[in-house]
Amino acid sequence: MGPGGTLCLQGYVMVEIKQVGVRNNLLRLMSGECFDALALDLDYVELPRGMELSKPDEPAPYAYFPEFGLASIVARSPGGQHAEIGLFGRDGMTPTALVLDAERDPYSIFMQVEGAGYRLPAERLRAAFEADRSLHNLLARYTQAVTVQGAYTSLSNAVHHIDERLARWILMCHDRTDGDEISLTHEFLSIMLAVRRPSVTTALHVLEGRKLIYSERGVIIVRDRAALEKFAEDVYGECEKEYERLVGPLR
Amino acid sequence: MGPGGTLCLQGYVMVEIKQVGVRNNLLRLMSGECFDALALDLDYVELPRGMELSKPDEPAPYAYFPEFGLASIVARSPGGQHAEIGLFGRDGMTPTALVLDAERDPYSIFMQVEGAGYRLPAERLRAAFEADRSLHNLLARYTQAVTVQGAYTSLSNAVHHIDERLARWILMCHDRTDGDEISLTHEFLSIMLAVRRPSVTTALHVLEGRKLIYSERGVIIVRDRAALEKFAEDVYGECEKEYERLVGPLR
DNA sequence: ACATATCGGTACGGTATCAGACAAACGCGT
DNA sequence: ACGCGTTTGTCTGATACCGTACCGATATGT
Repeated sequence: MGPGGTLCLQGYVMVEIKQVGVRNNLLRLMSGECFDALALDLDYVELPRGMELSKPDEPAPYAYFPEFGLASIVARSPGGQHAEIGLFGRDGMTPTALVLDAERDPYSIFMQVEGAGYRLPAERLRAAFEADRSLHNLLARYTQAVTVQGAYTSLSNAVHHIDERLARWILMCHDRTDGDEISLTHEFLSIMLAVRRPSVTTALHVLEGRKLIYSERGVIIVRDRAALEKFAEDVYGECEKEYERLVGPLR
Repeated sequence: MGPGGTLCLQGYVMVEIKQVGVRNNLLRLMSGECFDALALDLDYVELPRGMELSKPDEPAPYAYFPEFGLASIVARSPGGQHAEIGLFGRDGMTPTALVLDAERDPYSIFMQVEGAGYRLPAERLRAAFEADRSLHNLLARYTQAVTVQGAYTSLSNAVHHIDERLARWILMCHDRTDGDEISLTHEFLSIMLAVRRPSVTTALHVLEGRKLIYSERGVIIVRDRAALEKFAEDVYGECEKEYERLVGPLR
């Protein structure tokens, strides 16, 4: 029997967790010894839509490493305005504030597409990377990747049109999920992009008219990924390159 | 003679650098031993307007800790669009990529308001924080502060009007400089805010009409800081709070 | 003082997006 | 099959901002 911790699903089943069977990039990329040490405290948990992985200005009790599903990082203004500044799934983890010795951050981080993943007590993770520089460096490089994602979101919010931003967003989701279907309402998308809901509807029509996607009630289906990338030329790609340089293959 | 390194100005004058005489927040906040060790390699250099402290996708040879002046962090899209994602002066340093084990980042970081500051070889800084966790943690918390600044810039770009964003930007400059005057052309501001140059002109007129600032050729003068903060209510303040929590007093 | 470059103010038409309302379509439970 | 809540499509008018152009005002150098 190789090394590995236990997996507790709904408190009943207990099986070994093997690093090779894991989908989360960060868990896969850490050293075997490091993984084995963490695995003792890793729990596999469901991550239903809307679940808050981290609340604004509160220290997160757990760190999460999604295996499936998508989480959004959203900033809010005092007056209640909000915008998504980042997005992650099995490519990432939360909270990066932990990595930066910040305890907490002002964002709301919640599941946007339901999934599941590994969780462990935040203090446990901190102890692990304080004892292992290579783990800390891996998480730090991921933190840089998220920061760069936020920077390009910022640029995009400032200068690009809604349909391009929507295309970028669909591509980012597609990178982090398995099939070509993404289940989301226009309402939800409008919050992510910080635009009106009807603006999402018309932007989706543009993409659909160009045969880049299919759009159905509650679902967006990627139809022609290459063409979608072409459409989003100026708005998609930079931070993905940066992720691949810093962490590893994204898809 | 107390501890401290040497200061080389234009290669002629050599004097001791004392931590208590330093303005840069990060240099002041690190431990005395840590400062003394770094001081051996710190050079005081002029930072003229336009000087690039870090070029996109190139490892920066030096780390800079400004004492005076302001630097901008700007992201560019492949098509040449650009937007400022952050701003620092004596409150910060560059490059934060170093702190995150990333070697380089995709931003252009350059002086916007001329000044001066301390510089030391990037590798020297890396060695220092690898040997001293408290230094690493300080720089990491600053990195978090910069990231949060970028996040709120992103939110702001998405949802706020130009005059509010301009007010925010003036406040951020004011926080980081000494008097009430900020020397900048409309052209330059338009690049920072990612808007047309005439939009800056009219936005300045709005702020001037409300008696929040004076605007003259090449200069903006803060006239009523409190009222300016009031005007920028929803757009200014969050990331400043975060900086003060993570690092220390900003002004 | 004059030429020259830079900077700032203004104007015009065009358009992306907003705010709000309403109606059609869909899907689920009974 | 029916009813109802959710989701999506569409409309109308308003507006913030854009692209571009042009001209006046201010600095700079000789």
